[in-house]
Amino acid sequence: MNLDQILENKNVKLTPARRSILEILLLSNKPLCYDDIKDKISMDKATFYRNITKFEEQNLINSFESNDKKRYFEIQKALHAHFVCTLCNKVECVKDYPYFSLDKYVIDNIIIKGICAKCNTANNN
Amino acid sequence: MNLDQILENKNVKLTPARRSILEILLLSNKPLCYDDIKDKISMDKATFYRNITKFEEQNLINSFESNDKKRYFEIQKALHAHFVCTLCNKVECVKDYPYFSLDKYVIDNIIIKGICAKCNTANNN
DNA sequence: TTTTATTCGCAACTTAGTTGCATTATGATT
DNA sequence: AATCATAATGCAACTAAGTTGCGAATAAAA
Repeated sequence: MNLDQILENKNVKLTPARRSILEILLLSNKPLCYDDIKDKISMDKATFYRNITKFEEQNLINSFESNDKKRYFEIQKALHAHFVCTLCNKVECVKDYPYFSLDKYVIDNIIIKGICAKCNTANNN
Repeated sequence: MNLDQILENKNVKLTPARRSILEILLLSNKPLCYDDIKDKISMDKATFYRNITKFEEQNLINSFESNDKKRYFEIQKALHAHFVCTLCNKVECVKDYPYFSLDKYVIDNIIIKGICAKCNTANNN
């Protein structure tokens, strides 16, 4: 998946700022927040969030609030679940979540909260 | 389920402030945020959140950040999923989610984001 | 009753995210 | 290519949920 494919039929001009946000999200294997990428871009946070809003309007990305009160963003791919650790706040993708639907509802994202494998085994020493 | 049962073996003194928070959560059929209950209690928000922290330490309640940047609280019952609507921000419990586990992970809460039945049918007029 | 610990309320603070506004870049029109 | 309109950007000020410091009040222990 590349940027041209992603932006096909979307009403978003690909400015340099937008390109850099999308490229970083595209290369990541997990959702990222502003803090995660602010050092990799030279962009005011107002610009960042305004572009994020634009992306969400066009369904290019989706997002969720994590445990650390930050919003995490990800390129909109096939629906999959995310795990958020309540101890270390790490966010990761869960590949093998069973298919699930709710009649009349639209499901955009699934967030599972708990204790990740690393923290869990560390605690059981 | 009543308060005495809930507080059994928990290291929390049941002050009047704590009783009123827990009673409101107990009567609710969905998670509530501070805004939802602040009018029903006469309590400073610092006291509210400090007691909430205490409850969470004792695993009396669990919580999650919703779409509207507010934390929602609920008495800790059997694990079940929650639906959060990205349009109207309504939070509700999902009764019939499939059982799911992740090896070495502890799952405390599941949050499903999307468009609720009401908003979805309203949009399709 | 005095001492000690816990809880509470107020006010000040923190911080992720938002908004107003002036500036710059884009791009269409003549 | 000069002019005008529109969209994007950066800065600074703002917003609001939640947190923290601290003194007052309440409760429990000595």
